[in-house]
Amino acid sequence: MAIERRTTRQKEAIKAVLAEQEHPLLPDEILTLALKGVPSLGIATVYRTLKTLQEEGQVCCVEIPGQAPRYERADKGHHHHFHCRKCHAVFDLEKCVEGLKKLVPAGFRVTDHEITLHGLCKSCA
Amino acid sequence: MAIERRTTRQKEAIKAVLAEQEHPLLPDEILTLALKGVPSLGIATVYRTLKTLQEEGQVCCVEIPGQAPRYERADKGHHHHFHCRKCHAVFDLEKCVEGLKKLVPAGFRVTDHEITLHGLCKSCA
DNA sequence: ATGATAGTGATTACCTTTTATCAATAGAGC
DNA sequence: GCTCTATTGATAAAAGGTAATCACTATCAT
Repeated sequence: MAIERRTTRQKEAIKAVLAEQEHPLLPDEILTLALKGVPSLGIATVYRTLKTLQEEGQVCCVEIPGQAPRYERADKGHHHHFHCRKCHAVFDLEKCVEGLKKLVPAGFRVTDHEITLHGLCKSCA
Repeated sequence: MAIERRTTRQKEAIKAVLAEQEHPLLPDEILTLALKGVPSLGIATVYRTLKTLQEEGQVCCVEIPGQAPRYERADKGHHHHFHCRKCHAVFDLEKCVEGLKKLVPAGFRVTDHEITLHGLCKSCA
């Protein structure tokens, strides 16, 4: 049988952090923010919960080249990210671009893509 | 004074490998290929040489999200990459797309960008 | 309220990639 | 050929991120 899932303060706190943040977070950032709700929270629980939430489809992983994986809510729809070269914050972008599939040679099949813009964010520019 | 640079069989072999390959390579792949020219070559020398070549501007680093850094010649001009989800090979793409700078909110400055397409390559499709 | 057990937290272990170490090797000017 | 020393190669070990361990805690059906 499938394992029983319990509602815990830890998991709720982590979900709350991801719900209120509009940009992807590092596990360590999630820990810091969620500690305000659950002061005893440990990093192991953050990793475990992120894994569970990913399997449940509630959270997805955002990989910026050269950076550790970040996590964000899965209900935001297709979008890409901006990475600030100075403060290393990552922001969500609104739209996507056209014509990506035309870039590949014949015979290749594109299933998905990632676009990462780098530069200076509003605060750092 | 600047340190004296010597021409070594190792460095030449690594440069030759990068010269003849049309797609970015992992350090370990470079080692395997360069061993044909210099059988005594060690992985430490590959990392050292890649670092030197990067500083000299001859080689650049290609980062695919979730993958270890790959390296390719720096003289290929602006392009992006296709990553096969099955065999994990990485291919160079010819062109870029328009309208990327329009994706960011006002106040943000874009300096560069990366586009990675994922899917199945010609052999795996 | 109680008991079975899923979940937690501190820590250790792990894994992969990359760098440091250091004695030995081998370019390059004389 | 002979030095001088940049470079090498085998190895150890760091670094960074993530997972395993295990005794303890807390959830939830009864």
